[in-house]
Amino acid sequence: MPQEKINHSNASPYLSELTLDCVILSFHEDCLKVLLLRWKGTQEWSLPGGPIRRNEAVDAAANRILKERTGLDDIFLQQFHVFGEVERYNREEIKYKLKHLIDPDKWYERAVSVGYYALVDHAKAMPTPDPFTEQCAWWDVQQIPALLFDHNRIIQVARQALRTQLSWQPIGYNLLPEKFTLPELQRLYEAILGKGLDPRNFQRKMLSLGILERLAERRRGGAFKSPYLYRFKKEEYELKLKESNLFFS
Amino acid sequence: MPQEKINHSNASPYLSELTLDCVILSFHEDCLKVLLLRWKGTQEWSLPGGPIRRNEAVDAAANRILKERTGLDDIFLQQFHVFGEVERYNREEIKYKLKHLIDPDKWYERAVSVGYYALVDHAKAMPTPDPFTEQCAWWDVQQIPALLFDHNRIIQVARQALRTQLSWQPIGYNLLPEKFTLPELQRLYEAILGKGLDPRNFQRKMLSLGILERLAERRRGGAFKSPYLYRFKKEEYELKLKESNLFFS
DNA sequence: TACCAATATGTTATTTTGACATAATAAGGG
DNA sequence: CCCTTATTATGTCAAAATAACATATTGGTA
Repeated sequence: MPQEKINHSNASPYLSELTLDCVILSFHEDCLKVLLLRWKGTQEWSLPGGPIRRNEAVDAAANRILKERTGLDDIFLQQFHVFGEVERYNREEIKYKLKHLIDPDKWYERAVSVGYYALVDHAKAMPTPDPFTEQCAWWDVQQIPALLFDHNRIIQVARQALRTQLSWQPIGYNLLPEKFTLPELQRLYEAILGKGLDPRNFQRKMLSLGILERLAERRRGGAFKSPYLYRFKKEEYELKLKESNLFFS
Repeated sequence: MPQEKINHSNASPYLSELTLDCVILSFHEDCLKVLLLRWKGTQEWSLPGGPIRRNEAVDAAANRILKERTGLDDIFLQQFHVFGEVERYNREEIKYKLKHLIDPDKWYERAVSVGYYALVDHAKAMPTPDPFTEQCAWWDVQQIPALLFDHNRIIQVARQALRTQLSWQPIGYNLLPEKFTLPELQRLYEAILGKGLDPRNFQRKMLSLGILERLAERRRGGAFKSPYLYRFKKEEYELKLKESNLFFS
């Protein structure tokens, strides 16, 4: 979007009625983080997202935005909800807050948004602002400020969807570095679920999934007893993602 | 849509880039049925669906379509996927098949579709065609013909989503009449899952959910041993729908 | 070398699951 | 009226999964 102001007229190469928002999550210092953007000349933050090109699949647009904001490709990205209310947020308030950036005549008349969440490796992501923002940063999900649009709600729904997914699919492949320890994995699960887990039961359950491989290596350098490193067995992991629904024999 | 031909120009009171499709399911004679429409003057069938009004929430549009096609209100309706590919189907083939009904200049340039599935009581639904179709009928999901657009695929995705949901949420409230027998419920589950279940284990599991109430009444009239009637306990059922995610203590 | 803080691990009682077979009964036909 | 028949209702047991629980180990640090 090279224009100076946002333009969603029908001549635009972007769809004018449909946008998407990405809840990009990572895990760092035992906390779940979400990537937010600060709009130019303001203290207002929002989720990454934006318009979809007319010749671009919606999933492809989500991947493009993820790539633009983090530099990452080929990441776990999951459609989780369509936000389709007519008045999703206070339009006047937004116009006021962003009046130096948007042309009211060309602002969305109404936009439906497809929500995606992505799970990325904190160390590999390179937060990068977009043309309308001047800062791109990780925020602890526990400490998110009031965001623009309906983005606080979108994050809430994403986190609930993630918790639900966690209960019947493995998670962690993209959120953790290639090699990680079981306590790290456990803290990730605890951060997502928002509650503590028993390390003995957690280990038993995770190992019984058959998707983890224990390496000979241990993590050194941290104080105290050095933990084993593990790695996901990619094939078995993918398989679990696909099966993952059997409740009745 | 009172026009003679479909018109999706921008002056239209409908969104031009976003539509929805409804996979409306019912259960009859031990089979899962899906509601399909036959287009005027053709033998071509498709899912119910259509455009969204500019001043209408997407969920509201889904409810409206459900109401228009079945007469039913206040039904379980679940967003399950956004179909956002650029070329979702062979546009030329569709234009050819429906040339007497659509104006090629005003046909969608590109439309993203939100998929919903609904579960309705077969006996209560009144299948009703829309302005472009002349027949609305239930089809056995096992015997669906080649449909217009990408609707065969949409049904496949809906059924998978339903199976997944079934594995962690109760289902049946809207699919069955108020009073039903356990074998009926079991056959519903079998139809959705596509496999047989053990009646003893099924009964144990369903009753342990605490959402069923056994009535004093039994079903009479069918030959052979008369089964007990059950009813869902609405409050507990709704509660289960909401909780329904705990895999880790 | 003693201490500390995090890691690794095992047992048991309880609950849930899956596999399996038989008795009861309402309708219909002779 | 009784017998047949198709369907429903139900119980047991072994195996697996779960939840609750405590202690020994060890790498680094002081």
